[in-house]
Amino acid sequence: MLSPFAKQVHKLLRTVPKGRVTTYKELANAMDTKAFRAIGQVMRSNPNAPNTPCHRVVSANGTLGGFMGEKSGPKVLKKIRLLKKEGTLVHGNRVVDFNRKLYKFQNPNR
DNA sequence: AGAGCACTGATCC
DNA sequence: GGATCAGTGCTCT
Repeated sequence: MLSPFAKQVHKLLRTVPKGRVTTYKELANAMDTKAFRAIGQVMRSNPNAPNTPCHRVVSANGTLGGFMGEKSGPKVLKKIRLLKKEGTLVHGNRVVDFNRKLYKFQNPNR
């Protein structure tokens, strides 16, 4: 069961074009909230994985943060590879040209 | 009801 | 410059 909050997160995430990334902060900002952690929690639960590219969400400093358990096994590497294919280059634990790939939501509040 | 979390910003050292 | 504290809202146990 997805809470409206989670649903909103997914929605915003889907609005992010491929080859682009976003940050928890932006998401929270777009939702007019400050619960970055809550978002992370929802992601960790991974409600609808294929529809919710959590890997497309990164920390504000451009690092992946701790996706699938911090160390991110080969699985995430694979995802990163896919991401790379899409246009999001991830170097090690960081997004290349993060500030350039960062997608900012259009929030009337800002 | 309580603890935890995939964060971030500010403060402390 | 790095480490720790505090704030925040939601999910899980």
